[in-house]
Amino acid sequence: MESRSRRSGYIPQEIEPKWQKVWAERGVMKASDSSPKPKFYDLVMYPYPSGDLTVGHARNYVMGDVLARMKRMQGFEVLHPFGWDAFGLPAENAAMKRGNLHPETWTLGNIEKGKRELKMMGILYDWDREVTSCMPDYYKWTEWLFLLFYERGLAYRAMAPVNWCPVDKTVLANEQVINGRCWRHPDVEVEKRDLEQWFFKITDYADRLLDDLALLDKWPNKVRVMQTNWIGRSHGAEVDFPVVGLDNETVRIYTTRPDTLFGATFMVLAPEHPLVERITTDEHRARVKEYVEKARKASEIDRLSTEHAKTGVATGGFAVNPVNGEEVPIWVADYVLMTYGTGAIMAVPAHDERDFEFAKTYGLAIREVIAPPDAPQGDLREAYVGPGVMVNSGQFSGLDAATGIERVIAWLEAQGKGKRAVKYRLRDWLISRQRYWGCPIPIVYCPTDGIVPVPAADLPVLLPKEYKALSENPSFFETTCPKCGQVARRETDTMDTFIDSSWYFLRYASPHETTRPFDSELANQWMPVDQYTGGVEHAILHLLYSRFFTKVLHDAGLLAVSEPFTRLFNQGMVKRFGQVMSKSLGNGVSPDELVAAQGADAGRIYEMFIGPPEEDVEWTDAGLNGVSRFLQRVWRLVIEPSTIVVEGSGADVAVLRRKVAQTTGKVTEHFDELRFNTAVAALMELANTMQDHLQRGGARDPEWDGAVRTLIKLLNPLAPHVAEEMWERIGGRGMLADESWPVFDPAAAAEPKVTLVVQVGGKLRDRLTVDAGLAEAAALEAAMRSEKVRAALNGGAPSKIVYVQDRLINLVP
RNA sequence: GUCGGCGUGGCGGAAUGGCAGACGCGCCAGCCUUAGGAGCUGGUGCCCGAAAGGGCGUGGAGGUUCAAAUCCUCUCGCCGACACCA
Repeated sequence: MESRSRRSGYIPQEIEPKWQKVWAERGVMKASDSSPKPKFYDLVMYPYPSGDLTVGHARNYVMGDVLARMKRMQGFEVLHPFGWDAFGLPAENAAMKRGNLHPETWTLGNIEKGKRELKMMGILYDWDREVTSCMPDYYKWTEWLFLLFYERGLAYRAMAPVNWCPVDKTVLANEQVINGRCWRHPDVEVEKRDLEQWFFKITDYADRLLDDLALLDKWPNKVRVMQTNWIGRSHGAEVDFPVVGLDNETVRIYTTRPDTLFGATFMVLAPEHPLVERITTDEHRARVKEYVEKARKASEIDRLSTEHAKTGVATGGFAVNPVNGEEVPIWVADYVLMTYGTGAIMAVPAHDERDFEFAKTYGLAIREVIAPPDAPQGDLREAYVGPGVMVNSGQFSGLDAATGIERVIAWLEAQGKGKRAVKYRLRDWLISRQRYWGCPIPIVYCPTDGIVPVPAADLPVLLPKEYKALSENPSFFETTCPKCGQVARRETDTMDTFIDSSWYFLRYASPHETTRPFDSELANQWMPVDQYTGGVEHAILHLLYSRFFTKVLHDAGLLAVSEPFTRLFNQGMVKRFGQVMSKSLGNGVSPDELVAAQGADAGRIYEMFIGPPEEDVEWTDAGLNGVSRFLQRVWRLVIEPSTIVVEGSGADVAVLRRKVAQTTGKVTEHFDELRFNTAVAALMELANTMQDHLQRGGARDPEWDGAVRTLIKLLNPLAPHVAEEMWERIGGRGMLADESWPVFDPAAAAEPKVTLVVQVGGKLRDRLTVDAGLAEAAALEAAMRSEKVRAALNGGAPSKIVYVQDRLINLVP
């Protein structure tokens, strides 16, 4: 990055602060709640205020700003708000590193810094609507929403295995466990403990979250696939296997392949399965106990190791296969998870890879019950999981496996031995965090009344000013029961910060509302978000949770929409020297550096031109110089046309007029499709044409001024400071931001002459300049006049002619 | 392992069935300049050729089509997500 004097009069450092001040004073991006215009809600994911804003992070904010500025000029009432995901761990880390620094001080300081940097990039927001999730006027309503979920039966308390640091004697959030070790004690392994935790019942919404993905046709397919996989709905059956020797005791399993029931040669229980103890026989008890204890203690380190060989142990117990009465041994193995399905499986080694591996390891029976279409049965070298015909399956033998699934389920249901079942990979959302810097959970534990929600009128439960674990702060947790007035204890866990971010986009509709989280009427007016821009790292968590919240609020009658984000876009990251730009890595370019060197406008255009918006891109100073040159050139064209040498004559106003119209169409379309890189390219082409026009002596053409005005307007969303300045200098009235966006005129853009490509047998042989809209017969005649074409045809006549008007004619010999 | 995505000049990339390489960077030549990391003009996919011209060309191999970077099949390479979910 360097700074140097310019020959032209374009000095961004002088004009940029000037216009930023004007926009702020005139409230250019203020959204009106009572506008007759159509609305456009343009949202970028609100960031964590890390104090590390680089021009890399600014890229998606520039995208949002470009769209907001164009939509505004197009006559939309644009809502373009900003806020801060201000609760969270890094604030506590920073506070801890810096001794006496309070997380709030650090957070609010970073917010001020970030705001200044966004403003100096020329990015406009309606700052009157700013939300900050760590402020009581915001988190009061996060607490309120918790109570709403609680009332609706969607918040519950349950035992859950959590991460426990034996040195700190505290629970750790998943994010605080690094490679199975405590983040503060890299030599201490985290233990598993069962503790009471709060959950949100997102699984109640699994079907709707999955099915409604089909409505999100303007979301990247990738994100929809990821959410589909995350929810992981599967269809199958639960089947009861009576335990031999234990009256009325059955092991219930879940399977997606009821058609392979006859191939079940053993069963496997998860180590945590409640029946393990009763099923285990005395002679196996010691070994089972040892295995179960080892499995339960298995640290994250072991869990993370991929491809570890399957282990397990026999219980000595047997169960009866309900379809054929066969007795099969029951094993315990940690490859079966207590948290999915019923925590128990029937093992069909012939047709399941995991069961196959286990059977091979322990020498268990393998029986084929699905015959592959064109392959012989016999010694299986691996599990066969493909389609086929049922064999060795009693009355079901001969059925196609797909049909068999349905028939077996019907039979099980008729016999009362099983039933159809749907399972999900999605688990309920554990929202308790043992952290100070988060939103308090508004619950009181009373010795008499048990779990008592804090009455809405008593909200917010304020986070104490003193930075100290809530569970060690009696002035916080000592309270009285809202019901009976007895001494009681407050919940000392705080909420996962993903809850804060699951509804912030609704708060923007009525950020100063004091009686409820948001004004439903205003929320309904602005929602859904028309364009949501943010990183793909939130493809699952934030976006799934926000969809969940929206559906709950819809069901509660507070919100008309049931999906929050109409169109989603995931921008790529900006790298420098091969790594993602960041202050801590030392490869970041700060907005201050950028503005001092080439100006915010050059930086903005560069970030849009650097590559496709969804791709990761590499920042280079040379590339930045290129767009800086482009702006210098535009400046000279508009402000100092006399500095451009006139070398000739023959400027064609028709060419200029068409180019202006074509560029208007391209830029508008590309902005709408967020294809900023090609929009910039189109503007560069227009500038090139205009420069050519000047050099041919066209400066006094009546078309020239119109071309200049259109160029400035089309450039405005990308480089608003220089655009405003040029607009003012050419005598434009008022602010450019208040001007209307140029309208595409297809007739004006139409070329009267086109290049017709002539192919012979699909190979390019000549190019002809012809009138647009030429009929096939005339085109053929013109093509046949070409010597090159005649030579390629070898004097013969074409046997077939393919004519695409205004594009090509293909003569097939 | 499963699922998804991507492979185009020296580089970033354009073109989504119809002129491959728009636009920019870099590079080469020239002009201008006291000077150039400024500006302007022209050139710049590869190969053969002095040129005219010709041939080849979108990771590789096949296929569909009058026509393929684009659609299909296989394959190689890179990247991402989930990773024992029965």
